[in-house]
Amino acid sequence: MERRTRTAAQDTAGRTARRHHGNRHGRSEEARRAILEAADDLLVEKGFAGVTVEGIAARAGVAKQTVYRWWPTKTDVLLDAFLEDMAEDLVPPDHGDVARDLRTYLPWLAYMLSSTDTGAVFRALVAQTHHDPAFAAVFRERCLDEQRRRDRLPLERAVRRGQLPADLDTAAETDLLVGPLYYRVLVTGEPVGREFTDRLVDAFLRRTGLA
Amino acid sequence: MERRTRTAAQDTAGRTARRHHGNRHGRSEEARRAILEAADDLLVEKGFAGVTVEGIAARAGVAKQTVYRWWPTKTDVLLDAFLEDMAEDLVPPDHGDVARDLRTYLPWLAYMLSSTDTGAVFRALVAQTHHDPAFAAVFRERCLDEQRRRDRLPLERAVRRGQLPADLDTAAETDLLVGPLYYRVLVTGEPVGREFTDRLVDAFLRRTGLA
Amino acid sequence: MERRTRTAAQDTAGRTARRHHGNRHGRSEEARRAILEAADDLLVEKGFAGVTVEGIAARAGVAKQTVYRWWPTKTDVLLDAFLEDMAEDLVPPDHGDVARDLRTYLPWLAYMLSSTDTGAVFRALVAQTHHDPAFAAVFRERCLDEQRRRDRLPLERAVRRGQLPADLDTAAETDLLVGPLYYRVLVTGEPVGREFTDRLVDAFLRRTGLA
Amino acid sequence: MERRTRTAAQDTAGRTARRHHGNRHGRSEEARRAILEAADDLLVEKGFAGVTVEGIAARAGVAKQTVYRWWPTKTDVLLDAFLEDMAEDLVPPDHGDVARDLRTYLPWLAYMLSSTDTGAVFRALVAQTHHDPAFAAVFRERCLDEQRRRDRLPLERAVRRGQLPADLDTAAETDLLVGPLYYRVLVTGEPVGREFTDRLVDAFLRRTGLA
DNA sequence: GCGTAATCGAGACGGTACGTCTTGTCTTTCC
DNA sequence: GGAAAGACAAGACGTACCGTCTCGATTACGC
Repeated sequence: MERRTRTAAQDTAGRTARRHHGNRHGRSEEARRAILEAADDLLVEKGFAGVTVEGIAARAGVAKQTVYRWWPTKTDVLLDAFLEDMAEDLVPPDHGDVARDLRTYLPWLAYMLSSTDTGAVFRALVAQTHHDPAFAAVFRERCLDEQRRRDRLPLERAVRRGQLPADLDTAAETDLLVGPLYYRVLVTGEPVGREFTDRLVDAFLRRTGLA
Repeated sequence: MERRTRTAAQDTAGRTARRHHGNRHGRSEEARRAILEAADDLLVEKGFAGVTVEGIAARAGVAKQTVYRWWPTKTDVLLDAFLEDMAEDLVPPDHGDVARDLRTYLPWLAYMLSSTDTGAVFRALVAQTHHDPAFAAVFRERCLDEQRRRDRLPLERAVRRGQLPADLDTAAETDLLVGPLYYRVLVTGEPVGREFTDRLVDAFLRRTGLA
Repeated sequence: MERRTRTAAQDTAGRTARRHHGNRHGRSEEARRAILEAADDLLVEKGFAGVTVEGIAARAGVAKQTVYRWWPTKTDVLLDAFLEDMAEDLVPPDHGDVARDLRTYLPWLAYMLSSTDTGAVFRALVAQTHHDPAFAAVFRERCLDEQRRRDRLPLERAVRRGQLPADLDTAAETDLLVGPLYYRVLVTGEPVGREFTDRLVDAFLRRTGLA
Repeated sequence: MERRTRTAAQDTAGRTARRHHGNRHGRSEEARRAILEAADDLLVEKGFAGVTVEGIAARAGVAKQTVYRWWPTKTDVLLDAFLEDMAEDLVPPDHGDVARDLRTYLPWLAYMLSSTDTGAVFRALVAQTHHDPAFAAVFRERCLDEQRRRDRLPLERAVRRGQLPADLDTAAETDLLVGPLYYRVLVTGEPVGREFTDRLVDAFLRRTGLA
């Protein structure tokens, strides 16, 4: 979880490493970070069921009330924890060629989703959307829509470049490209190898006349 | 939940409506059915979080221990409830033509998964696999594998018929066909309309040379 | 049970009748009293078997956990409930004459033990010592020893007054005096009348040369 | 528990060591003995709370129903178990002299009640009378009255012999003699030594003019 | 010697209470 | 006014026994 300690508030002079016990000028950044780290540490260690507000507070060395003050549920904590990592980690590359972009990005996406801590949090959050419709809306707005926008980038850039026809339904085509990948990762649990992502890309290239 | 009351023990003469209290040679079918019905009634009414063993037992008019005697967790109850409905409901048709089969089955599958009580239970179970690895294995073995086998049927029958090449990787091709559909239903929550399933079928037919 | 409501926190100004929901520095006096009252109300109404932690909590309008937080078992609740009443109720009188003290105290003791709510709790607790050795130790230390000390008071005061020889084994003699009384109340259940307590006192006076 | 195996039905010929499975006319002596033994074995091993009908049946290798068929509660099982031992074990001796009888019997009674398995069962049963008034009546009728009758024997025999006045209230005097002993064993738990029983006897002899 | 009737084992059943756990709220005290 | 501490009401968890019941096997007696 060091990825977040990098962004820790260096406190304008390093002097404030000492314990914070509340003040009248805003919330404790220290507490915020500790909570987010505790949350996904717990997720990785003990699974979703092992994440409890009680446990997060205990591990973060924080009062339960401090968690409840800023997040309505443990799932929202996990969402915040995830959002800090996602944006930087799941960006498709831009080589100026849609085929190359896809052949690079799809395996990377599969790896991220299935084999990293970030992916574990993502899978847990997607799962939670099925158990809690209210969270589903929040999750889609704050996380999933952005991810889908990123997933569409290779195609949209290719359209702008003229590599693909201007009237291509990039949203639908993207779903055809990444859908089977998400399906394997999130539903069947089957491993997604190079040959599978290549098959996805090949099918796409063939039906758009690029191969 | 009437779909199960249909299969209620007809009692060889109607005389055996009398209460069963357990005996040496097997469990109470009455209790079993009441529990399964109570479980998915609760799921539909109050969502996954609203399903509790306590609630199931209370609604089924059954002792908690009777639930625990036969199912380790509430999720396993839901799985059994689901399995009773799934097999009969999610069978692809066989018109002797792969294109027609797919154009019939895919919209039906999308409808079942997204808009029926059976689908609600399925989505909850898939979600639960991400929160409980032990259940994931059970779910895949007892439910998902069978569903995937059914999903592959149209393609496999076409291969047998000679409509498709014998060396077609039906498993992978099926994932390309149904993956985007499951993705929309289970991840993005976006509606799956006719135009989307048609796009899936068209892409498949074109890449296999059938159109 | 009003004997305890009398001692209710007078709230330094009457303003604190408002509901207490716990805080950092100490437990809820309101909850404590409600639990003790509920416990011996239940004992009197339904007998020892009818006293359950569940029932105590329900009647006291308190969460089960609040009972378990402060008392390990229901028996310890009853013990605390009893201790609040015992001290004031079971004190032998001091008329400056051992004969008169005993003729007053023994019937009173017999009445208290056999015919009052306080006595019912006492009998239940003594009984419980035989079913639970750990409780037996606690009971003796926190309750019985004190009671025996009180029972010895008339004799000890007489010794101090010079009415009885200084080398009298007051502990053993007290057991001879009250033992038959407790025996009838706690073992045989036979009523203890005036003629029986008088016989006890007469026997004592004769063997100590006071009559 | 061998004391009971001695009285085991010798099977009219020794041939019936084979398993009994019930018959029309009468119960299984084998089951009856196994249940009684299991009950007081459990009491001695795990205390009263550790005695459950379930546990008795399991240890006796018997169906729960077989216990319930013949005894309404576990306490009644223990009572029966106790009655088989009591009569023979707690009989006061008859030396033709009340002083000698008492000096022999009282220490023996104290020992039996406080230090043997039989005594443990007795104490548990007395305790149970305070938790269950219905059982109290049964216990008094079937056990306690008989024990008190035995306790009175030395005095009654002395009256018959002319050693004690004919108008002596043997019942009350017996309570004065044994009451303190039961009190120590059943209430205070204090050990009852020779000096204490001697004090009891001395007091009795003095007040009846025998010493 | 055959049916009948009571007993036996086994164990599932509807329940109650257990003691533990987590949730989300509230209160107090310190900074 | 934020934070730590932690008591509180609520209620589900999974377990242990309760006492009832049904079942099929076993066995002694009486026709």
